[in-house]
Amino acid sequence: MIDPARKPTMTDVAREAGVSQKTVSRVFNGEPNVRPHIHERVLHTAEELGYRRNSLAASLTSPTRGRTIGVLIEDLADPFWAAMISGVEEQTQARNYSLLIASSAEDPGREQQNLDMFLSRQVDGIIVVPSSSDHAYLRADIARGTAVIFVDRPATNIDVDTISIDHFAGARAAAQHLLAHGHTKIGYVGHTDQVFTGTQRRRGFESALEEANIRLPKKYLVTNVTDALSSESATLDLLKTPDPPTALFADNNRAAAGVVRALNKRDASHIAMVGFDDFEFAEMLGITVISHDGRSLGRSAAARLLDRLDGQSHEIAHLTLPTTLIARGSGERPPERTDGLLSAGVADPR
Amino acid sequence: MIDPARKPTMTDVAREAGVSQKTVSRVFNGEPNVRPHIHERVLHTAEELGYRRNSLAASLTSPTRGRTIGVLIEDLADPFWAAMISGVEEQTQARNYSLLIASSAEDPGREQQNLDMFLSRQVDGIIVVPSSSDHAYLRADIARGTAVIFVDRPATNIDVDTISIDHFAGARAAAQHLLAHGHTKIGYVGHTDQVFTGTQRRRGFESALEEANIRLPKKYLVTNVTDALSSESATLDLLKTPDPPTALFADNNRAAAGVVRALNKRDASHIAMVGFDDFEFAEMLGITVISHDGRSLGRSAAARLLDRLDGQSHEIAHLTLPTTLIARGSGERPPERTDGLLSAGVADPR
DNA sequence: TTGTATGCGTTATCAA
DNA sequence: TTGATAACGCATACAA
Repeated sequence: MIDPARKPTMTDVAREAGVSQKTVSRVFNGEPNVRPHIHERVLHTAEELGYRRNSLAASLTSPTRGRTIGVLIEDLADPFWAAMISGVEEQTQARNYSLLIASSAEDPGREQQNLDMFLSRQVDGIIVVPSSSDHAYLRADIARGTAVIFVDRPATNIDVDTISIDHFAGARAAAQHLLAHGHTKIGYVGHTDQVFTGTQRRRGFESALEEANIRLPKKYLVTNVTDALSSESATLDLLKTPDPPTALFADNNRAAAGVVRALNKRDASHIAMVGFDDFEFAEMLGITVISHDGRSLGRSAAARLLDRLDGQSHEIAHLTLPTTLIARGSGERPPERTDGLLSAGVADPR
Repeated sequence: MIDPARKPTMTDVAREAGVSQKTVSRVFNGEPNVRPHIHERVLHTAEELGYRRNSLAASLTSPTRGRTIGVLIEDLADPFWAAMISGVEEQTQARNYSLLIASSAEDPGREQQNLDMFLSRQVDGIIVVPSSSDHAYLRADIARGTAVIFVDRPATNIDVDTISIDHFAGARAAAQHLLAHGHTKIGYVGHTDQVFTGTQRRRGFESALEEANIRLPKKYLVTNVTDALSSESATLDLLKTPDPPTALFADNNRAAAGVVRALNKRDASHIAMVGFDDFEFAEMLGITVISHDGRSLGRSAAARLLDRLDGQSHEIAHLTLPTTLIARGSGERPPERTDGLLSAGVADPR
């Protein structure tokens, strides 16, 4: 009899079934050369004993990979990253990989710590949304076969696959959309320059304006917005100034939420706006947005990583996913003259 | 010289450093009895070789646990579950556990398949939002020390820890709130009865009405709503009937989104509503909701699980987390007479 | 303070 | 078709 608190092993099953341990191994690996009645007997005693294969021990013997992917993002609660993980999982589940996840909270220390953890757990590949600024410590691991793909931000000091949505083109499209609707006074509410994606978006925005030969007053560029609250107050401040913009571009969804609230509070629904990032209620609120799909980002990242693990690719790739502008009304309002002849406070009744 | 594509092992480090493998092991485990200069030499050559500890191999030698928790939910992209995972991760990261995640897509087959995967990877504990209806297959593993906690729905055929928000009390509070504001004709829009949480919520709702001696016409109970779209059309249908409700309770956030859209379309903003589940724009839209925090649910679930693993608890517990009603306007509108003397279509101007 | 021998649960090799 | 034996990378027990 076996200790009931101990997990049964192949050896236990072998003993009970009266075969060698290797035969049990063959059965559980679907290897040939086991006679049907032995095969069945093994499965039966395994079932009886409540045997489970220890895949950690299995992956210790080298050629078999552990089939595990590690995913590191900044914030698991963020719906966009949650969607990305969901896309990753769709792929890994389909291709029989397990998923290890961790969050960095944008702390470089925690980032490295978690990646170290992944590596010590022998992951086959890593998907990372980086926050640190030096990834040289991954070089040796990559050389030894660990696949790595960076999402949304470039890697520094190493040359690896990268995938990102097209922040530049998306923001550019937003600005062009507002320009096409006659706006020339367009305010920008968003990220600080510290954030890579924020910079990309701001540059895209600016490139469209430059192309149209429009130079904006400095005050139209509000770039220290970190949450909906600061966005709201910054927007309110901007609207109070003498020559306010007739349109606003919010470079992320927290900023957009603040802008929408500010416009609401001031009954300033004549002011056009476009947001970056779609969100659940944007449709109902009639907010025009630059939409991009976290799920397909995750799907693509995982697909690329797993293809590399399958040896299907060897060159480094830098992939970009397109964005879509979804017009819902808020971005299509024409500029209203603000020269004082018209009452500036009149809200669009619908 | 070592094969550059092979991961260096403790033995490699030992050879290079001119010590025994055991000494290297001591260094990496912080064990005493290593002379400082040896300690340093080992660390140095390890660094030089790019050595990483293989924690899978380490956890093979029994007494040390693998320090891994598996989390299975239905949909990783759902913001509520994402928040829960985030709460779990907060705990596991703090207590030095890794996180394996998978989704079941509410498919019982995938549920068991993923839990089997967790167990074969020797997880110490499992947090599961179940969708299947028989969990007897976990019994042996629980008996052998794997900790398990079920979230939001009870386990069947096994006796394990359970944690859930108080669906019954939350829905009851919503109904009581509407009753307190004078409503007697309250419609219910939500889940099918197949879903445990849906049933709990409906019962809570009904208990409040029964207590107030109110019997609702059957048509007020709309329970086959699975997404925002079906909720919207069901709500529109309900409002078209001769004697429509003056208030609505949406038992989940997809249902709430549909209800809000329907009220918007019909300019029926005089109709009161309360939703279950808070969401990002509920505040801006002035929607009164029963709020509950996914993050703290995850935190509590993980804390309970890890405490059990630490041997701090042995009895089975069934925990319940409270909900909060957040009044934002939509739930505080008084009932409007619908006897035909007043124009039913008049919308509240604000 | 350090090292040797052995075992963890599995797979690989090679012989029977 | 089967089975003995030796790895895998590390930790435990015990000896030196």
